[in-house]
Amino acid sequence: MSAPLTLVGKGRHFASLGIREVTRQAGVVPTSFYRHFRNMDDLGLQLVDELGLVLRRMMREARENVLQADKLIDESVGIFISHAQANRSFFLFMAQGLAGESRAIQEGIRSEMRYFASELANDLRRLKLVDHLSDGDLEMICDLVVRSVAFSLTDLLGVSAEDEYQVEQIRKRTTRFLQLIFVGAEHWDNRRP
Amino acid sequence: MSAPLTLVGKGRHFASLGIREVTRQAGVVPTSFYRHFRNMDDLGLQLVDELGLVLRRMMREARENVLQADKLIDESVGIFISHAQANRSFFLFMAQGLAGESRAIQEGIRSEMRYFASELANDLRRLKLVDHLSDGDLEMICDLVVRSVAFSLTDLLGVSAEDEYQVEQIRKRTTRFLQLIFVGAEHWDNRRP
DNA sequence: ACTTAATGTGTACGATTGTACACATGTTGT
DNA sequence: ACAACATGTGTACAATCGTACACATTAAGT
Repeated sequence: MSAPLTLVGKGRHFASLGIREVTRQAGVVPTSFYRHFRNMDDLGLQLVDELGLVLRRMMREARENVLQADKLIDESVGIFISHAQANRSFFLFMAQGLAGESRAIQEGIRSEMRYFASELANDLRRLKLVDHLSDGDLEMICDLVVRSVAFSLTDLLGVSAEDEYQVEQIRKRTTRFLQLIFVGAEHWDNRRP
Repeated sequence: MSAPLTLVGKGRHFASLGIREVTRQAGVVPTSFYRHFRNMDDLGLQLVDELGLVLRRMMREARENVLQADKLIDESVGIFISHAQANRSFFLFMAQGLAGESRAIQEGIRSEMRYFASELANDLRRLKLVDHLSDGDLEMICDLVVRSVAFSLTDLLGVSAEDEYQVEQIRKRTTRFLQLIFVGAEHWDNRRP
Protein backbone atom coordinates (compact mmCIF):
# COMPACT_ATOMS: atom_id res chain seq x y z
CA MET A 1 0.00 0.00 0.00
CA SER A 2 2.91 2.36 0.46
CA ALA A 3 4.13 1.79 -3.09
CA PRO A 4 1.48 3.93 -4.79
CA LEU A 5 2.01 6.61 -2.15
CA THR A 6 5.71 6.64 -2.93
CA LEU A 7 4.97 7.11 -6.62
CA VAL A 8 2.46 9.87 -5.88
CA GLY A 9 5.10 11.48 -3.70
CA LYS A 10 7.43 11.50 -6.68
CA GLY A 11 5.00 13.61 -8.66
CA ARG A 12 2.91 11.00 -10.38
CA HIS A 13 -0.87 11.20 -10.42
CA PHE A 14 -2.73 8.31 -8.90
CA ALA A 15 -5.06 8.07 -11.90
CA SER A 16 -2.11 7.45 -14.19
CA LEU A 17 -0.60 4.62 -12.16
CA GLY A 18 -0.82 1.07 -13.48
CA ILE A 19 -0.83 -2.25 -11.72
CA ARG A 20 2.57 -3.21 -13.08
CA GLU A 21 4.05 0.10 -12.06
CA VAL A 22 2.79 -0.22 -8.51
CA THR A 23 3.98 -3.79 -8.09
CA ARG A 24 7.35 -2.86 -9.56
CA GLN A 25 7.71 -0.13 -6.97
CA ALA A 26 6.67 -2.61 -4.29
CA GLY A 27 9.38 -5.03 -5.44
CA VAL A 28 6.86 -7.70 -6.25
CA VAL A 29 5.67 -9.51 -9.34
CA PRO A 30 2.57 -8.02 -11.10
CA THR A 31 0.27 -10.95 -10.43
CA SER A 32 0.75 -10.55 -6.68
CA PHE A 33 -1.32 -7.41 -6.91
CA TYR A 34 -4.51 -9.44 -7.18
CA ARG A 35 -3.83 -11.14 -3.85
CA HIS A 36 -4.63 -7.85 -2.14
CA PHE A 37 -6.75 -5.70 -4.44
CA ARG A 38 -9.33 -6.28 -7.12
CA ASN A 39 -8.12 -3.32 -9.18
CA MET A 40 -6.62 0.15 -8.78
CA ASP A 41 -9.89 1.63 -7.57
CA ASP A 42 -9.98 -0.89 -4.79
CA LEU A 43 -6.45 0.07 -3.81
CA GLY A 44 -7.48 3.72 -3.80
CA LEU A 45 -10.42 3.03 -1.52
CA GLN A 46 -8.19 1.28 0.99
CA LEU A 47 -5.87 4.26 0.87
CA VAL A 48 -8.81 6.52 1.66
CA ASP A 49 -9.45 4.44 4.76
CA GLU A 50 -5.86 4.88 5.86
CA LEU A 51 -6.15 8.57 5.11
CA GLY A 52 -9.00 8.66 7.61
CA LEU A 53 -6.64 7.39 10.29
CA VAL A 54 -4.08 10.06 9.45
CA LEU A 55 -6.71 12.77 9.73
CA ARG A 56 -7.94 11.42 13.06
CA ARG A 57 -4.42 11.45 14.46
CA MET A 58 -4.13 15.04 13.36
CA MET A 59 -7.39 15.97 15.07
CA ARG A 60 -6.34 14.29 18.27
CA GLU A 61 -3.07 16.17 18.37
CA ALA A 62 -4.89 19.43 17.70
CA ARG A 63 -7.30 18.78 20.57
CA GLU A 64 -4.48 18.01 22.96
CA ASN A 65 -2.44 21.07 22.07
CA VAL A 66 -5.04 23.77 21.71
CA LEU A 67 -5.43 24.83 25.32
CA GLN A 68 -6.34 28.48 25.18
CA ALA A 69 -8.89 29.69 22.70
CA ASP A 70 -7.00 32.77 21.57
CA LYS A 71 -4.24 30.64 20.06
CA LEU A 72 -6.68 28.20 18.48
CA ILE A 73 -6.18 29.20 14.87
CA ASP A 74 -2.41 29.62 15.00
CA GLU A 75 -1.89 26.31 16.74
CA SER A 76 -4.26 24.42 14.50
CA VAL A 77 -2.74 25.73 11.31
CA GLY A 78 0.71 24.86 12.62
CA ILE A 79 -0.32 21.31 13.43
CA PHE A 80 -1.99 20.98 10.07
CA ILE A 81 1.14 22.09 8.25
CA SER A 82 3.44 19.80 10.17
CA HIS A 83 1.15 16.82 9.56
CA ALA A 84 0.81 17.68 5.90
CA GLN A 85 4.58 17.67 5.59
CA ALA A 86 5.07 14.52 7.62
CA ASN A 87 2.49 12.67 5.50
CA ARG A 88 3.11 14.47 2.27
CA SER A 89 2.22 11.57 0.02
CA PHE A 90 -1.03 10.91 1.82
CA PHE A 91 -2.14 14.47 1.47
CA LEU A 92 -1.07 14.54 -2.16
CA PHE A 93 -3.26 11.53 -2.71
CA MET A 94 -6.11 13.33 -0.99
CA ALA A 95 -5.74 16.46 -3.10
CA GLN A 96 -5.63 14.38 -6.27
CA GLY A 97 -8.57 12.23 -5.30
CA LEU A 98 -10.90 15.19 -4.83
CA ALA A 99 -11.03 15.60 -8.59
CA GLY A 100 -9.89 12.10 -9.44
CA GLU A 101 -11.41 9.75 -11.92
CA SER A 102 -12.95 7.26 -9.52
CA ARG A 103 -16.27 8.49 -8.24
CA ALA A 104 -15.99 6.17 -5.24
CA ILE A 105 -12.63 7.56 -4.13
CA GLN A 106 -13.92 11.07 -4.63
CA GLU A 107 -16.91 10.37 -2.45
CA GLY A 108 -14.70 8.71 0.16
CA ILE A 109 -12.44 11.71 0.53
CA ARG A 110 -15.38 14.06 0.56
CA SER A 111 -16.88 11.99 3.33
CA GLU A 112 -13.70 12.21 5.38
CA MET A 113 -13.82 15.97 5.01
CA ARG A 114 -17.44 16.11 6.13
CA TYR A 115 -16.55 14.07 9.19
CA PHE A 116 -13.65 16.37 9.91
CA ALA A 117 -15.91 19.41 9.64
CA SER A 118 -18.52 17.95 11.96
CA GLU A 119 -15.86 17.10 14.56
CA LEU A 120 -14.60 20.65 14.31
CA ALA A 121 -18.13 21.90 14.93
CA ASN A 122 -18.37 19.73 18.04
CA ASP A 123 -15.10 21.08 19.36
CA LEU A 124 -16.12 24.68 18.84
CA ARG A 125 -19.40 24.04 20.64
CA ARG A 126 -17.58 22.42 23.52
CA LEU A 127 -15.24 25.41 23.84
CA LYS A 128 -18.33 27.67 24.08
CA LEU A 129 -17.01 29.85 21.30
CA VAL A 130 -20.06 29.81 19.08
CA ASP A 131 -23.09 30.03 21.29
CA HIS A 132 -24.84 32.50 19.07
CA LEU A 133 -24.85 30.24 16.01
CA SER A 134 -27.47 27.74 14.94
CA ASP A 135 -26.37 24.19 14.22
CA GLY A 136 -26.86 24.66 10.52
CA ASP A 137 -24.82 27.84 10.40
CA LEU A 138 -22.05 26.35 12.50
CA GLU A 139 -21.87 23.36 10.22
CA MET A 140 -21.67 25.65 7.20
CA ILE A 141 -18.88 27.66 8.77
CA CYS A 142 -16.86 24.59 9.69
CA ASP A 143 -17.32 23.30 6.18
CA LEU A 144 -15.87 26.52 4.82
CA VAL A 145 -12.96 26.28 7.25
CA VAL A 146 -12.14 22.74 6.18
CA ARG A 147 -12.38 23.65 2.53
CA SER A 148 -10.10 26.63 2.93
CA VAL A 149 -7.52 24.57 4.74
CA ALA A 150 -7.80 21.84 2.13
CA PHE A 151 -7.17 24.34 -0.59
CA SER A 152 -4.12 25.64 1.23
CA LEU A 153 -2.98 22.06 1.15
CA THR A 154 -2.47 22.28 -2.59
CA ASP A 155 -0.36 25.39 -2.07
CA LEU A 156 1.69 23.65 0.56
CA LEU A 157 2.25 20.50 -1.46
CA GLY A 158 3.47 22.60 -4.35
CA VAL A 159 6.51 23.89 -2.46
CA SER A 160 9.33 21.92 -0.94
CA ALA A 161 9.19 21.48 2.83
CA GLU A 162 12.68 22.96 3.07
CA ASP A 163 11.60 26.25 1.53
CA GLU A 164 10.86 27.80 4.88
CA TYR A 165 10.00 31.20 3.48
CA GLN A 166 7.28 29.86 1.22
CA VAL A 167 5.92 27.58 3.91
CA GLU A 168 5.75 30.53 6.26
CA GLN A 169 3.86 32.55 3.67
CA ILE A 170 1.33 29.77 3.28
CA ARG A 171 1.02 29.46 7.04
CA LYS A 172 0.35 33.17 7.43
CA ARG A 173 -2.11 33.27 4.58
CA THR A 174 -4.07 30.26 5.81
CA THR A 175 -4.18 31.76 9.29
CA ARG A 176 -5.58 35.00 7.91
CA PHE A 177 -8.20 33.10 5.93
CA LEU A 178 -9.41 31.43 9.09
CA GLN A 179 -9.32 34.66 11.08
CA LEU A 180 -11.45 36.30 8.43
CA ILE A 181 -13.93 33.45 8.49
CA PHE A 182 -14.21 33.61 12.26
CA VAL A 183 -14.69 37.37 12.20
CA GLY A 184 -17.52 36.67 9.81
CA ALA A 185 -18.86 34.02 12.15
CA GLU A 186 -18.84 36.41 15.13
CA HIS A 187 -21.04 38.88 13.30
CA TRP A 188 -23.01 36.34 11.35
CA ASP A 189 -26.40 36.52 13.08
CA ASN A 190 -26.73 40.19 12.12
CA ARG A 191 -27.28 38.95 8.61
CA ARG A 192 -29.91 36.38 9.43
CA PRO A 193 -33.28 38.06 9.87
CA MET B 1 -8.17 20.27 -28.65
CA SER B 2 -11.76 19.42 -27.88
CA ALA B 3 -11.04 15.69 -27.96
CA PRO B 4 -9.30 15.55 -24.55
CA LEU B 5 -12.07 17.72 -23.11
CA THR B 6 -14.66 15.29 -24.38
CA LEU B 7 -12.85 12.42 -22.70
CA VAL B 8 -12.50 14.38 -19.46
CA GLY B 9 -16.20 15.13 -19.67
CA LYS B 10 -16.84 11.40 -19.83
CA GLY B 11 -15.18 10.90 -16.47
CA ARG B 12 -11.60 10.27 -17.45
CA HIS B 13 -8.72 12.05 -15.74
CA PHE B 14 -6.49 14.13 -17.93
CA ALA B 15 -3.35 12.59 -16.43
CA SER B 16 -4.45 9.15 -17.54
CA LEU B 17 -5.06 10.10 -21.16
CA GLY B 18 -2.67 8.89 -23.85
CA ILE B 19 -1.78 10.29 -27.22
CA ARG B 20 -3.43 7.45 -29.09
CA GLU B 21 -6.59 7.79 -27.05
CA VAL B 22 -6.87 11.49 -27.76
CA THR B 23 -6.25 11.15 -31.48
CA ARG B 24 -8.74 8.31 -31.66
CA GLN B 25 -11.36 10.54 -30.08
CA ALA B 26 -10.41 13.29 -32.52
CA GLY B 27 -10.93 10.91 -35.46
CA VAL B 28 -7.35 11.28 -36.57
CA VAL B 29 -4.31 9.07 -36.87
CA PRO B 30 -1.94 9.01 -33.86
CA THR B 31 1.01 10.56 -35.65
CA SER B 32 -1.02 13.65 -36.46
CA PHE B 33 -0.83 14.55 -32.81
CA TYR B 34 2.75 15.73 -33.21
CA ARG B 35 1.76 18.27 -35.83
CA HIS B 36 0.12 20.29 -33.09
CA PHE B 37 1.62 19.33 -29.74
CA ARG B 38 4.98 18.17 -28.52
CA ASN B 39 3.42 15.92 -25.88
CA MET B 40 0.42 15.70 -23.56
CA ASP B 41 1.78 18.40 -21.25
CA ASP B 42 1.94 20.78 -24.16
CA LEU B 43 -1.67 20.01 -25.01
CA GLY B 44 -2.61 20.66 -21.39
CA LEU B 45 -0.90 24.04 -21.40
CA GLN B 46 -2.80 25.09 -24.50
CA LEU B 47 -6.01 24.02 -22.80
CA VAL B 48 -5.11 26.21 -19.84
CA ASP B 49 -4.84 29.15 -22.23
CA GLU B 50 -8.30 28.43 -23.58
CA LEU B 51 -9.55 28.07 -20.04
CA GLY B 52 -8.35 31.63 -19.48
CA LEU B 53 -10.66 32.80 -22.26
CA VAL B 54 -13.61 30.96 -20.73
CA LEU B 55 -12.97 32.59 -17.38
CA ARG B 56 -12.69 36.02 -18.95
CA ARG B 57 -16.02 35.59 -20.73
CA MET B 58 -17.52 34.65 -17.39
CA MET B 59 -16.11 37.75 -15.72
CA ARG B 60 -17.40 39.98 -18.49
CA GLU B 61 -20.90 38.59 -18.18
CA ALA B 62 -20.77 39.04 -14.41
CA ARG B 63 -19.72 42.67 -14.77
CA GLU B 64 -22.52 43.37 -17.22
CA ASN B 65 -25.22 41.79 -15.12
CA VAL B 66 -24.32 42.84 -11.62
CA LEU B 67 -25.95 46.25 -11.51
CA GLN B 68 -26.94 46.74 -7.90
CA ALA B 69 -24.53 45.83 -5.14
CA ASP B 70 -27.04 44.07 -2.92
CA LYS B 71 -27.56 41.34 -5.49
CA LEU B 72 -23.87 40.99 -6.24
CA ILE B 73 -23.31 37.64 -4.58
CA ASP B 74 -26.50 35.98 -5.75
CA GLU B 75 -26.03 37.09 -9.34
CA SER B 76 -22.37 36.16 -9.45
CA VAL B 77 -22.93 32.70 -8.05
CA GLY B 78 -25.72 32.17 -10.54
CA ILE B 79 -23.54 33.20 -13.45
CA PHE B 80 -20.73 31.02 -12.19
CA ILE B 81 -22.98 27.99 -11.97
CA SER B 82 -24.45 28.46 -15.42
CA HIS B 83 -21.00 28.87 -16.94
CA ALA B 84 -19.68 25.85 -15.08
CA GLN B 85 -22.50 23.80 -16.52
CA ALA B 86 -22.17 25.19 -20.01
CA ASN B 87 -18.44 24.48 -20.03
CA ARG B 88 -18.47 21.43 -17.84
CA SER B 89 -15.50 19.76 -19.44
CA PHE B 90 -13.36 22.86 -19.20
CA PHE B 91 -14.06 23.24 -15.51
CA LEU B 92 -13.49 19.55 -14.91
CA PHE B 93 -10.11 19.97 -16.55
CA MET B 94 -9.44 22.93 -14.27
CA ALA B 95 -10.37 21.04 -11.12
CA GLN B 96 -8.20 18.11 -12.15
CA GLY B 97 -5.26 20.26 -13.11
CA LEU B 98 -5.03 21.95 -9.70
CA ALA B 99 -3.62 18.72 -8.29
CA GLY B 100 -2.49 17.28 -11.59
CA GLU B 101 0.80 15.71 -12.40
CA SER B 102 2.25 18.44 -14.57
CA ARG B 103 3.73 21.21 -12.49
CA ALA B 104 3.44 23.58 -15.44
CA ILE B 105 -0.30 23.02 -15.87
CA GLN B 106 -0.79 23.35 -12.14
CA GLU B 107 1.01 26.67 -12.13
CA GLY B 108 -0.94 27.82 -15.18
CA ILE B 109 -4.30 27.21 -13.56
CA ARG B 110 -3.15 28.75 -10.32
CA SER B 111 -2.08 31.79 -12.26
CA GLU B 112 -5.49 32.08 -13.90
CA MET B 113 -7.06 31.99 -10.46
CA ARG B 114 -4.75 34.73 -9.20
CA TYR B 115 -5.67 36.87 -12.15
CA PHE B 116 -9.34 36.24 -11.50
CA ALA B 117 -8.92 37.24 -7.85
CA SER B 118 -7.11 40.46 -8.73
CA GLU B 119 -9.81 41.41 -11.22
CA LEU B 120 -12.40 40.77 -8.56
CA ALA B 121 -10.48 43.06 -6.22
CA ASN B 122 -10.49 45.80 -8.85
CA ASP B 123 -14.23 45.47 -9.34
CA LEU B 124 -14.94 45.68 -5.64
CA ARG B 125 -12.80 48.78 -5.36
CA ARG B 126 -14.60 50.34 -8.29
CA LEU B 127 -17.98 49.66 -6.68
CA LYS B 128 -16.73 51.45 -3.54
CA LEU B 129 -17.70 48.50 -1.39
CA VAL B 130 -14.42 48.00 0.37
CA ASP B 131 -13.03 51.41 1.16
CA HIS B 132 -11.95 50.40 4.63
CA LEU B 133 -9.64 47.62 3.47
CA SER B 134 -5.97 47.82 2.60
CA ASP B 135 -4.85 46.48 -0.76
CA GLY B 136 -3.21 43.49 0.85
CA ASP B 137 -6.28 42.57 2.87
CA LEU B 138 -8.57 43.02 -0.11
CA GLU B 139 -6.37 40.78 -2.20
CA MET B 140 -6.43 38.15 0.54
CA ILE B 141 -10.19 38.29 0.76
CA CYS B 142 -10.68 37.99 -2.97
CA ASP B 143 -8.30 35.05 -2.99
CA LEU B 144 -10.44 33.32 -0.39
CA VAL B 145 -13.57 34.07 -2.39
CA VAL B 146 -12.09 32.57 -5.54
CA ARG B 147 -10.87 29.50 -3.66
CA SER B 148 -14.24 28.92 -2.08
CA VAL B 149 -16.00 29.17 -5.39
CA ALA B 150 -13.42 26.88 -6.98
CA PHE B 151 -14.04 24.31 -4.31
CA SER B 152 -17.78 24.53 -4.88
CA LEU B 153 -16.92 23.73 -8.46
CA THR B 154 -15.91 20.23 -7.45
CA ASP B 155 -19.26 19.82 -5.72
CA LEU B 156 -21.10 21.05 -8.77
CA LEU B 157 -19.21 18.86 -11.22
CA GLY B 158 -20.01 15.85 -9.09
CA VAL B 159 -23.75 16.11 -9.67
CA SER B 160 -25.64 16.01 -12.93
CA ALA B 161 -26.80 19.34 -14.27
CA GLU B 162 -30.35 17.98 -14.44
CA ASP B 163 -30.47 17.29 -10.72
CA GLU B 164 -31.98 20.67 -9.95
CA TYR B 165 -32.37 20.02 -6.25
CA GLN B 166 -28.70 19.28 -5.72
CA VAL B 167 -27.62 22.17 -7.91
CA GLU B 168 -29.85 24.45 -5.89
CA GLN B 169 -28.29 23.19 -2.67
CA ILE B 170 -24.82 23.93 -3.98
CA ARG B 171 -25.93 27.36 -5.14
CA LYS B 172 -27.34 28.21 -1.72
CA ARG B 173 -24.32 26.89 0.11
CA THR B 174 -21.85 28.76 -2.07
CA THR B 175 -23.87 31.93 -1.64
CA ARG B 176 -23.76 31.55 2.12
CA PHE B 177 -20.02 30.99 2.03
CA LEU B 178 -19.53 34.24 0.20
CA GLN B 179 -21.95 36.10 2.47
CA LEU B 180 -20.00 34.88 5.47
CA ILE B 181 -16.71 35.99 3.94
CA PHE B 182 -18.09 39.43 3.18
CA VAL B 183 -19.48 39.79 6.68
CA GLY B 184 -15.97 39.03 7.85
CA ALA B 185 -14.59 41.57 5.43
CA GLU B 186 -16.93 44.30 6.70
CA HIS B 187 -15.65 43.87 10.25
CA TRP B 188 -12.12 42.97 9.35
CA ASP B 189 -10.25 46.13 10.34
CA ASN B 190 -11.36 45.66 13.95
CA ARG B 191 -8.96 42.78 14.06
CA ARG B 192 -5.98 44.61 12.65
CA PRO B 193 -4.30 46.63 15.40
C1' DA C 1 -0.35 28.78 -61.64
C1' DC C 2 3.29 27.24 -59.04
C1' DT C 3 5.93 26.95 -54.89
C1' DT C 4 5.95 26.38 -49.99
C1' DA C 5 4.16 25.23 -45.74
C1' DA C 6 0.75 22.95 -42.92
C1' DT C 7 -1.64 19.02 -41.86
C1' DG C 8 -3.20 14.17 -42.29
C1' DT C 9 -2.07 8.99 -43.55
C1' DG C 10 0.09 4.36 -43.39
C1' DT C 11 3.24 1.29 -41.79
C1' DA C 12 6.34 -0.35 -38.51
C1' DC C 13 8.86 -1.20 -34.13
C1' DG C 14 9.97 -2.35 -29.52
C1' DA C 15 8.19 -1.43 -24.92
C1' DT C 16 4.53 -1.76 -21.70
C1' DT C 17 0.11 -2.94 -20.22
C1' DG C 18 -3.72 -6.02 -17.70
C1' DT C 19 -4.65 -10.43 -16.52
C1' DA C 20 -5.12 -15.67 -16.75
C1' DC C 21 -3.14 -20.00 -15.06
C1' DA C 22 -0.29 -23.32 -12.72
C1' DC C 23 3.10 -23.64 -9.31
C1' DA C 24 6.23 -22.45 -5.24
C1' DT C 25 6.99 -20.76 -0.68
C1' DG C 26 5.97 -19.33 3.77
C1' DT C 27 2.64 -18.95 8.02
C1' DT C 28 -0.84 -20.44 11.10
C1' DG C 29 -3.75 -23.44 13.82
C1' DT C 30 -4.26 -27.86 15.50
C1' DA D 1 3.81 -32.90 12.06
C1' DC D 2 0.46 -31.88 9.04
C1' DA D 3 -3.29 -29.57 6.85
C1' DA D 4 -5.19 -25.16 5.42
C1' DC D 5 -4.33 -20.86 3.95
C1' DA D 6 -2.05 -16.57 2.51
C1' DT D 7 1.14 -14.75 -0.30
C1' DG D 8 4.70 -14.52 -3.94
C1' DT D 9 6.63 -16.45 -8.63
C1' DG D 10 6.99 -17.60 -13.61
C1' DT D 11 5.25 -17.87 -17.96
C1' DA D 12 2.26 -16.45 -21.51
C1' DC D 13 -0.63 -13.58 -24.68
C1' DA D 14 -3.27 -10.25 -26.89
C1' DA D 15 -3.92 -5.33 -26.57
C1' DT D 16 -2.17 -0.90 -26.27
C1' DC D 17 1.26 2.35 -25.96
C1' DG D 18 4.68 6.27 -27.84
C1' DT D 19 7.08 7.48 -31.66
C1' DA D 20 9.96 7.28 -36.05
C1' DC D 21 9.78 7.64 -41.08
C1' DA D 22 8.21 8.24 -45.75
C1' DC D 23 4.37 9.70 -48.31
C1' DA D 24 -0.26 12.06 -49.55
C1' DT D 25 -3.32 15.86 -49.33
C1' DT D 26 -4.76 20.45 -48.56
C1' DA D 27 -4.04 25.63 -47.77
C1' DA D 28 -1.53 29.99 -48.39
C1' DG D 29 1.55 33.24 -50.54
C1' DT D 30 3.63 34.83 -54.61
